Order: sequence, then structure tokens, then C-alpha cells
Amino acid sequence: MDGPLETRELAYFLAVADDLHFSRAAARLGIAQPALSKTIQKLERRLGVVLFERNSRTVTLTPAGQVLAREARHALDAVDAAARRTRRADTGDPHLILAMKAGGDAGLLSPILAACDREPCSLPVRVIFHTDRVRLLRDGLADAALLYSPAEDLSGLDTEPLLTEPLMAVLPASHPLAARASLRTADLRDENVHGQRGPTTGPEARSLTELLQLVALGQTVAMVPRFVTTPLRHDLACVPVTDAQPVTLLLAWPAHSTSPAIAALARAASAASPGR
Amino acid sequence: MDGPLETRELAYFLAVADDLHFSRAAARLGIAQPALSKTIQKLERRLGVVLFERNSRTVTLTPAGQVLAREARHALDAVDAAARRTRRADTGDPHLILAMKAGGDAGLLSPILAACDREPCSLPVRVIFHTDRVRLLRDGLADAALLYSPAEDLSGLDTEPLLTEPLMAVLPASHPLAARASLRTADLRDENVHGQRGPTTGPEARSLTELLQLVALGQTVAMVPRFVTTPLRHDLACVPVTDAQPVTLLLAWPAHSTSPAIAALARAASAASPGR
DNA sequence: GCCCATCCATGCCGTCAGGTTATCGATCGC
DNA sequence: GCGATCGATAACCTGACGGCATGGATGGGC
Repeated sequence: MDGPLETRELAYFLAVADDLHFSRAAARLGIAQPALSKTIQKLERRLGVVLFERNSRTVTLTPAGQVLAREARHALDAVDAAARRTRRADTGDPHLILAMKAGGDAGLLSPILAACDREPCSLPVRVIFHTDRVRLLRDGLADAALLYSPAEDLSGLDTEPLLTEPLMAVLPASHPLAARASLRTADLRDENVHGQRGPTTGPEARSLTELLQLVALGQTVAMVPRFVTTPLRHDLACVPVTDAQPVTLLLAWPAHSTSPAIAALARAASAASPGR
Repeated sequence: MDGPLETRELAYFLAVADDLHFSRAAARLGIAQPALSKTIQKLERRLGVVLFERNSRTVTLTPAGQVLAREARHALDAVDAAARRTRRADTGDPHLILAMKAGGDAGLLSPILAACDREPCSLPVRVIFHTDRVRLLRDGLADAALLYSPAEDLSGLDTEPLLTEPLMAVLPASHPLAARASLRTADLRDENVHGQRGPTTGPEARSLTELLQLVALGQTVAMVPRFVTTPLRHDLACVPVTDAQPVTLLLAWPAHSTSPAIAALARAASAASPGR
């Protein structure tokens, strides 16, 4: 009834919570089903809480189980990140890893890195290009990232805003709306709009260049922050969308970080951003 | 060399990291010293990283160890919070716990709670008064809190700003500076200033009333946000400090929360704040 | 309506991780 | 140099965790 939860218990719980099936979950974990059942029971006894409703034919999460599913994922992320960051701290080659989307720095990266170099306590910065930068941060695979708000979930991160710019619609140059000085989201209602957020119908774009290629082919219309639209292919046009929330480019890092090197990078970013 | 870290290992590691003494740490943990030594060695082997420098007379943290000390604390906090929130979610009496400093709500609490009541998915809100509200949040003992920025560390929290007001110096009515229309921080250089932040010399104040009592006695001068200065004792005066950063009162909650009840409270706070 | 398939819980047993005590080796203060 | 202190090592013991076999409940097929 007491004592802290073990990560093994949480991982087992999440396995069951994920496919709501003890036998399959056990197989995925590489253990036998009874062992899993017993561990879950023990976890429930220890918490004093029923986590699953077992109807002998179907398994469902109780409300408390839903809470634990969310919290456990967060806790395990934190544990894994602890291990990764510790390993990284031990390499003889100390450096920071900055994650960004290729072309998504609005030209600010160079001045930031230059300013960082002049900061005391700074470390060499290695840049990696990746789409899911938030995950890299949470998993401890990157130390900082260039993110977009409000497109991305910033919870658990500390941030330094760099630049705020309106959303632009990117259209084929020949598109009837391309000549307009500005648009409203309603104008694009009938288009197949590809944004930064959420899934849309139609073809998927893996990178900005791919996305713009699709726009040029007339298969979609893109809504992107202004700072990724320069320079623009000559067969495309971009028009501000006045009633869309503007996008902020920001530097983000794990919230509880106390590393002086991260602090130096944040100071550099603040100094190099056009805001000041 | 693989597999996730266990919370037991992290807790043991932190015990050693805390007093840098294996025998004492083992005693505190209620185990024998060899068991602790072996567990730490195993942890080091598993991470592939030396965490302590043992000089057979003194134990110190390596740089990697310092990183792990920080990260492990965070991870264990997350695990403990997971257990607490799960237990709380199971009680038959669902409610939110809001932590605040007594008198620190600028009169906004009532309208917020009233607005919350009208929100769908809202839960009854129970208010507790406590100084270290950030800790309550991180430990899962509170679901939301009224905090002050920049006085408090908001990392890992989501926030909704409610009100921004200048810092005021609170002085005895008879103080030479009390008649001034405004002050600058330099004017208070020679005073024994008690703020919200950091330790100062002189007597400690546990509550706002205590603090104001000390001011009335001429033992200190207080710097506090304006919204806690009304009404003010008649023997005190308050004067805005023009070059101090203004203070924002905000509602905060754990960043990764997805609870609809918290969302309802946040919406209510946003609706009831004078900002809109 | 019976029977079988499915799926989680239980009982029993073996193994190893994690604990204990005893002891060693190294270092510092006197 | 000697004793005291402290972490590492050695040898051993116990119980938690996992495996296998089986039970019990439920739903679907014929």
C-alpha cells in the first residue's frame, strides 16, 4: 500500500492500457500473461485503485486508469530522458543538439549561433533536422529546438520567442485568389488546405519543398508562417491570411533544465532575435 | 547495459548524491551500505557512465552525476505525481484543488469560481492556502494554483495570465519616501527590502500580514504587487516602483494535464480576467 | 441449448536480483 | 606507524518475479 511505483510496473500498465488485452500485451512485453496479470493486480493494490474493468470478455480503463495512463507516459518519458541526458553529459565531446525543420529558422540561426559563441559557458551547437522536434526534446535526444507556436504543444518546455509573423496562404501563381492583397480563412473553405497542424485529406507532404511542390501542381493550398516563404518558387504566390492567428518562431528547451550552456544559448537567441 | 532505469535505483542514487556519503545514505534508506554500493555500481554499469568520484575518503559527483541528480529528481517527481493523481482521480468525490496564497487573488477568485461553475465539464473547486504552491502542483497535491510571474519558476507549467500590475513599495506612512509619487529601485538601495523573491537579511515574514506588520514597525520595506496592497493598513503607504518589472498574477496547472475540468477552470479564468 | 474458444485469474514452483553480515584495502589524522 | 573511517568485495540467504498448468466465466457457433 506504500512505496514508490516502479518503472517496470508503469511500463507494464501502459502496455495493457494501450491494447486493452492482457495476453497480447504480455506477448509484446515478452513475458507470460499470468505474470502481467499479477503485476497489474499488485499495482492496483499498491495504489488502492482499480485501474481496469475486466468483464472477462473485454478490458476497459477506469477513470483513474485513464489518469494513470497519461501520467505514466509522462513519468516514463522523464525517466528515459534522465538516462539519455546523463549518457550524453558523459561524452568527452560536450555540445548541444539543436533540432529544427530544414529551412525553418527564418535566417535567424546563424546570428544566434554566432551570438552564442560569444557567450560565456556556451558549448558548440550541433544542428539536426527533424520534423518531430518536440519528441526529440522530451526524449532527451535534443537539448533545444526551434518550434512554432501555436502549432506545437509547448507544455513542459521553456521558450524564448524569436519572431512573430502572420500566416500566409501559398497558392499557385495562376490561382484566382493569388492576386488578392489578403485573404480570410473563409476564402479557402473550398480548398484542400495543408497546414502545419492536423491531418488533412489528400497527399501528405514530408517537407516544405515537397509541400510547395504539391501546391505548384495545384493539388493543395498551403498555410505557413511568412518566414518560410522567402524565397518563393516563381510559380507560386503567397497572400497573408488576416484572420488566422500569427505564428511565433521560438527557441524551446526542457523546462527544468539548469544547464549553463542552454542558458547561454537562450541569452544568445534573445539577443539575436529582431524583437529587441 | 540496457533496459529502463528503475525508480529504486534513482532514489538510491539521489540519496548518495545528497549527502555524498554511502554509509550515511544507506542508513537513511534503511539498508546496509554494501547493498547501496552495489546498486550504484550497477546503475553506473547500466548507464555506461561514472556518476561518483570515490577517493576512498571523499565522494563527489562527476559532471554526468550532476546531470542525473537534476534529471532524477524531476523523473521521481513525475512518478510520485502520477501515483497521487491516480489515487485522487479514484475518490468518489471528484473535485479540483486550487492552491493560493491567502489574500493573493486580487479579488479575482470569486468571479473565476462563478464562471467555472457555468462551464461544461467543470468540477467543484476546493481552495487551499499555502506558500509553496509550485511544489504542490509538481507533487500532484494541487491541480491548479495562483502564481506570480516573474517571482516564481513556471517551468513545466501551463499558465493563463489574469492580471499584470506594477510593483509597489510599501513603507511606513512616516517614511521620508512615502510622500513621493513614484520611486525607483535605486531609491530603496539603503533600505532592508523584503520582496517575494530570494532571502534578504533581517527578520523573516511568513505571511503578507506579518510582512506588513514588520513594515509598520519600521524593520523593513516591502516590494509587492499592487493587487495585494488594497486595502492597506492606515499606518502604511505604498508607492509604485517605476523601474521594477511588473508582476503578473496567473493561473497555472501542470503542463501535460489533459483533464477537461482543468480546461474548464482555465477557460473560466480567462473569461473572468480583466484582460478581456 | 450445448459446446468450444477465448481470455483473465489462480496455484505452484524455480531462479535470480537485491538484501545481509563479515572482511578487506585504502586513506587520513594524530 | 597506528587506529579510525569508509567504500569495495565475498559469501550467503530470501522473496519477488516470471513460467507453466489450470480454473472459471463469458460469448459465439451450430
